[in-house]
Amino acid sequence: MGGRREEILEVALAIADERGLDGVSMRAVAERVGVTPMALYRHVGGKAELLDAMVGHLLAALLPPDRDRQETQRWDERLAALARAVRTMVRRHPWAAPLLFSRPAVTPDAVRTVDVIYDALIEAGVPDREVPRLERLLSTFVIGFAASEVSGRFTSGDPDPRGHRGSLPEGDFPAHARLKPWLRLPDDLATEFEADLDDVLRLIEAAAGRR
Amino acid sequence: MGGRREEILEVALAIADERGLDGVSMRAVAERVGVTPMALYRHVGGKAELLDAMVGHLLAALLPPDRDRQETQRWDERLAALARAVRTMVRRHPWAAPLLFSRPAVTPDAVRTVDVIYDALIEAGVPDREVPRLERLLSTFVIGFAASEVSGRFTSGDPDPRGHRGSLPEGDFPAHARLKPWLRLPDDLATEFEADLDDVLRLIEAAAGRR
DNA sequence: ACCTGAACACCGTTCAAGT
DNA sequence: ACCTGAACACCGTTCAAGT
Repeated sequence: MGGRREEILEVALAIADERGLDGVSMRAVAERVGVTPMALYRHVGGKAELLDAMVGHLLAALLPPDRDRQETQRWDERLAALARAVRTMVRRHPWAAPLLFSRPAVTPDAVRTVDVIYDALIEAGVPDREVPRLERLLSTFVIGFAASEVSGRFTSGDPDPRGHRGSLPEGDFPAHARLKPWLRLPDDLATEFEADLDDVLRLIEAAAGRR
Repeated sequence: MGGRREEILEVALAIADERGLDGVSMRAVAERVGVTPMALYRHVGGKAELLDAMVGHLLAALLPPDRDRQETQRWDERLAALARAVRTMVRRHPWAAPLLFSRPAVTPDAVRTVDVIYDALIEAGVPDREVPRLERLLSTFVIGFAASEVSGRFTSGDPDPRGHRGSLPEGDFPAHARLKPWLRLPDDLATEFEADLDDVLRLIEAAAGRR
């Protein structure tokens, strides 16, 4: 077992972690495997399929292997644990962030993850009709937060960048002026993530209450 | 006025709309402008700066030009209108979705948009301390929803794709089996977006109530 | 000031050929 | 079955040179 395909996948993951997504070229992977670029096409269809397989590999490691542990936690604890696992995964492998937005969850591992979320939402009392929508709302937020964090979207919303012609005219942004004491982004976003998660889980509770 | 830089920007936007983000190469833009690729570097620093300018152009068109209109709407109406404008923009220019996650809002237009959101959140009664966090929560959701929609992440979460070796074993996904009647994604996601928006605005109201 | 030509160091992928 | 070599049609960017 093992085989060339697994070797190619592991090499691609290693390069992505070291040099980012742009570092993952068919030529770079081939060189590390010790083979000509063309030899890869026997085992992986093409670059798009390779990237899909890389994301699939991360998603497969998202759920704990033991199914029993799930029963011992409340629905909101299970969802929070999964959300934290996604954030940790993206922080560890920032190259995965853009890819998570581009492909639907169709691999068995991805569907299993969605099934776990569905199960928690049902246990929360969300009406069946609303479960898929709230799963998409939750996962959109979690992936979006993690992607924003690692890509730098959250850094420096303060209208005083090092940029261009001095700082921006502060008078034009009254709300920014008023909020000045609160505009500095915390170094670690874990606390903000927890607060957001709490709010979103309350949102789910409220939706369950309307059933 | 006008000038080469504006011309380059307009050509780049046109190519992105026609052929997607991958179609926007310095060489393709230069050819359409009628000039050598190197000539672009006098006016736009490089490709990264060109992409930033393209996103900036879209953001500049996001807010209505008349400032008065804002005062006539309630805070939640203003946030909903802005959220719908972002979704419309991304649906019209899908190439912008990945870029919205990668750069912080530092241009004057982007900061003005954030200021409008801050103002609405303050009017909603959100404590000053919490305003920046809820702005990030709201914008993360809105951009994430739009990005998911145009990139195909929302399509076919049903574990029965046309894929690979038949369909996935349904017995392994009990929640999917139970929710089968509700798993088909609606053709138009506008209704889902409105429901999500409603939930997120209630979340904001709840945060305001805790002040 | 603005543009060109040639070059460097890359891409993904096809195709025919080798063993 | 698995791999190679050469080629095609591309990239972004630097640098020296032209007007």
